[in-house]
Amino acid sequence: MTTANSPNGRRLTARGAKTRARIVSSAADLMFIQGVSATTLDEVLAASGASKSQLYHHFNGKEELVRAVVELVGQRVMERERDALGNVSTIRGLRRWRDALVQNNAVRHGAYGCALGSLASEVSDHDDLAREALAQLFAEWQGLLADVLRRLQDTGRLPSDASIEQLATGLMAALQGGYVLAQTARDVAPMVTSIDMALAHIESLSPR
Amino acid sequence: MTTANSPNGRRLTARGAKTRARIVSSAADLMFIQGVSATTLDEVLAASGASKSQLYHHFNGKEELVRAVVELVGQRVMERERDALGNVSTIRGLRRWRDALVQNNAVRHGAYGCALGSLASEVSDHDDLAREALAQLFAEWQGLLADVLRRLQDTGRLPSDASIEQLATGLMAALQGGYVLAQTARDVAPMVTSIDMALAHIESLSPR
DNA sequence: CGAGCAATGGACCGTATAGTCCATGCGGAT
DNA sequence: ATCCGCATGGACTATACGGTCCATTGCTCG
Repeated sequence: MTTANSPNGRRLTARGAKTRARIVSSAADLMFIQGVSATTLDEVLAASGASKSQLYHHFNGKEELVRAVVELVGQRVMERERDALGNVSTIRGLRRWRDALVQNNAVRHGAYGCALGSLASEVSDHDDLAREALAQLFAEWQGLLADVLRRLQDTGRLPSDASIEQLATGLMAALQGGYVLAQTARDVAPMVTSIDMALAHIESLSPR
Repeated sequence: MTTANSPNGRRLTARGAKTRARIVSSAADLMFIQGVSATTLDEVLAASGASKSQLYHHFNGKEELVRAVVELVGQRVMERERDALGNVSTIRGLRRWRDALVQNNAVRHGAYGCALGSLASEVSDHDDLAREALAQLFAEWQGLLADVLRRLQDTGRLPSDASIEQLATGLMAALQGGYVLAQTARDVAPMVTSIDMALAHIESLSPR
């Protein structure tokens, strides 16, 4: 599973790799703000300072570019979340994690939603490969949450018979649902409420 | 707040109203399946058997058509939800409501997501009017849930100090998040889990 | 029953956009 | 040093798509 997959098994020089990365990064930024279908290849080229032949040298077309964007955004989000969740082992830690996400989203009043979630709902019904990659990313993200919950369990803050995977799914859904409602209302309040409810539920399972 | 708003205050005959309705209904169906931006006006015309001049006779352009679609889908969803939730006053009733939504979504393996939620994430960042209409619809839907919770409260199945509005927000978010995860995984299981968790939380608040 | 406006058909247009092509530059391996 | 293939510039193309226009039909109201 190499990071950079050119259309065919062509070699890739350092220069080419840089250009490719610039294109994908610009595309990711534009697509986050404008949406995938509203972002044109010409805009991507203008933003990245690349030429058409450069784009088509590295990608077969827009669909493949979108897949590269999914991969990049996935890396970005997962890195952020690994940092944010890697050492969390308390409910309070989860609340701080939530605060960071909310604050991040508050600066744009909820607009654009979750970087992964928005991509997912725009792309899932059109491109099965991209959909599968996004499902995999959600699973990994949810895995990080499950790890946190398992740590809670290990320190006796969650009963040993609690279904970690289900709780992680519920927490992930609360997060994604919170993003959708915040995006529509242009107000992060529902996002806070929704994650809070999931965390309160997890907390309520605590023995004693 | 009349149902049919032509571009200007023009008169509208029964024949015209029917054509308009046919166009909006076809557009709603196509946009649910293909997404808003992937649906072309020509497709809408072909599906509804209308001509271009008919479309532009009733709408100023695609944006206004999309707004009419939001309105129609909103009516459809709200009617369905009023029927489904209007008489519910138990947790078991909420579970049946959840089952109906899940079953409905299971026949397409989660594809297309929530009729309102998908519209919301595709349109919210592009069209402020449509976004506001969708926010209003979510609020109404959430209001129906709040009504159910209030009935639970009235029959002593929820403590009187429970925050009905927050619980309704959390339930709504769990539903929307469940739709997103189900759409991405092409599997309704996360939707079941997520709503279940919200309902379990509400149930756990029950006195005794 | 006639005037006038809604309704319709459908050709037509401008442009935005994905995608193609070919000539040229550059860099690393031998 | 040289050669091959990656890398690049950018003009060019085809077409899909939103939107315009005008002639014609037919309904409704006075």
